[in-house]
Amino acid sequence: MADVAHATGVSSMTVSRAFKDDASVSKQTRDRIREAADALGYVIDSTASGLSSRKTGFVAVIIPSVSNANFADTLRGLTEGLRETNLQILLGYSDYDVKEEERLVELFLRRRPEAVIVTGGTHTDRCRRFLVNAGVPVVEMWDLPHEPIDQVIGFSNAQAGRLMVQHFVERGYERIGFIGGDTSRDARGADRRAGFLQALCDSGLEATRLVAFGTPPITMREGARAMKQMLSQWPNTQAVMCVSDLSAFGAMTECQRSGLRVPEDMAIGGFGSYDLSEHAIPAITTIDVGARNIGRQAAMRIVALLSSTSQGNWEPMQIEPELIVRHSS
Amino acid sequence: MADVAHATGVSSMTVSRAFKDDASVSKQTRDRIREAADALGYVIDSTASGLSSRKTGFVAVIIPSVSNANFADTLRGLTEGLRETNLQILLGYSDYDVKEEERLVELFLRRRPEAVIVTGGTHTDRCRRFLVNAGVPVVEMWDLPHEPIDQVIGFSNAQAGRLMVQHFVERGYERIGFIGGDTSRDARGADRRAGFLQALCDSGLEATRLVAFGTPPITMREGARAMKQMLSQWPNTQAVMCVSDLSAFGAMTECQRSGLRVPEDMAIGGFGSYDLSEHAIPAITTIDVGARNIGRQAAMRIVALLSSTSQGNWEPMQIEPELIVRHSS
DNA sequence: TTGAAAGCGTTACCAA
DNA sequence: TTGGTAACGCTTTCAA
Repeated sequence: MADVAHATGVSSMTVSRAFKDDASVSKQTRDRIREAADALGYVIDSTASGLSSRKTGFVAVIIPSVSNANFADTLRGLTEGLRETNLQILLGYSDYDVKEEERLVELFLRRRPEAVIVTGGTHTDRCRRFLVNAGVPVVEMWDLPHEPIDQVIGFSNAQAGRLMVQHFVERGYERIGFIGGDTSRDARGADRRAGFLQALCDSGLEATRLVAFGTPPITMREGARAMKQMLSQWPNTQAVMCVSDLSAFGAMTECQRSGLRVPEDMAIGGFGSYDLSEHAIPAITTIDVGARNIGRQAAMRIVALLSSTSQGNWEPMQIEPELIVRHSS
Repeated sequence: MADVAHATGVSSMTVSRAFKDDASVSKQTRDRIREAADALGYVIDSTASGLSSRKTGFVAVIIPSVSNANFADTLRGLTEGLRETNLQILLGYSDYDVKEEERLVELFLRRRPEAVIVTGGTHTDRCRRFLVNAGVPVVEMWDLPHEPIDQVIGFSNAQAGRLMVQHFVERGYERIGFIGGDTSRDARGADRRAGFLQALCDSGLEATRLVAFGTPPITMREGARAMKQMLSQWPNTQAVMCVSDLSAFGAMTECQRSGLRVPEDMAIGGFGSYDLSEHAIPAITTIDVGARNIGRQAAMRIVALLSSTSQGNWEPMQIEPELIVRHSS
């Protein structure tokens, strides 16, 4: 920076200002400075400016997985929402593991982010302590935690399970099953299952047809194998909700390989509103939670919190899951 | 840090060392320091340490999209490869836009990353200048650029196109088409198409059945619409290569809706070895480039370059695309 | 609109 | 194994 200042015949202070959009520098000097910088190949050092100004421009974001279209959409919404600000995303994925989440939170906090966004409301104790003491806004998304740390942009996963049961019941199905992964790791999947079970009970239906197969997030293959198990254990099942559209697609292909017609012999519902479920034949009934919108809302709230002087108490934003009925059910 | 030093009765220098793994501090003092830090809620500030040590621990990574399973896999490979190092990924996605890539590179360079990884060999002039002058290792992956900036971990997209043609020809197909997006933005897709065309010419076959539909990356829907167009324009087409598995799946569903049997009436090939193409019915013939491995290799090379004293000239690493034959062709 | 001086929180370097 | 001192490259603050 001193070099650029020298080359332009101004002080380094002026150079610094020339790189801040709002600062008061005459347009003429600013242009001269920028030119000189380009010629010298000078790029401003955010490490130093961050240290000095105590604003790193980072927003730490932790999602369970990037290989999941839903979280990828949320990330897209976040990126869009932060686009016009000078905030940059520091992304990590936890592989659906709270211990890994803790590791990432600790790592990211060292970078002094101006906000932290995590997925879900389930954390290790140590992680929660980190987040509480972070001293910056924290957003928990994709869930409605009982004891929120700070901000919440989410929906009820149990409600998603209930919605699908309600739909099946309206269609007249009575022997209804659920396919998901081993329940320990994926708290949101477990919530969907819990809502599913409760809704069955509320409807006075038998709630025993549960297949848990594979480590969350379960794949198409695991969905297929789970359906195989469902069919052998409870052959007269009429409808199955799957914890995600991917497993629903796998389950459907298994039915088709077994010569079952969907939905005549077996109705199928998924979750997540993937492109796939729209284009599969038959198209798969699913639940849309507006993943991209969740990201956008989280970004908007962060921006609002960081700019407003009044750090007023914001209410949790509750998003309504929406059932999308398609031919598979 | 001064607080922690005070609380422990040592100098801040010792506290600093207690947080570096290799440093020489007696185990006893280190434990005391860590304890005190935990109690005080102290988290080390990488911004300051980065400034002082000139090591930020960042690796800037730019991929076209996170919503693409292939790049998500590469990212996974990168993460795995950097896991045991103290390097952190600074991720950006360019939306298949070189101008956006330029913006990201400039932004990221301010963070003083220790290495930069970009996707493909096509950049704006200004972006290329940034990368050349970055003063850190640069990896171009997913392609074999004619004039590499520095390191290369990639494969020939043209070769991927040729492989599929070769396979179709062996199967006895003669009227072969290609479905992709508008060619301007996706250089790698365009390369695959170029290889496809060249292979057709080499085999003495007509190379006119080309449908370009939608902005890359094209979706299932666009694949379906492109197939519709293909069928109306060249109804006697026997086989179609699609620029990706997603579009291949869309194209296949279009055939099925039109009452065509796959592969008897229309053979289909994709690219990318998505889970989907394995589980679709029929399963889709595709090309695997080992996306995750590309990431892992890129990570390994970065680590090697950053640790070795001999910054010797490394050869481009050329990966061989592999044809995976399935029932759709 | 510009400049000078004093940090920001850490580590490199040298000394004990 | 530990401590003191001087940066690291910027921005804040105050003054002109």
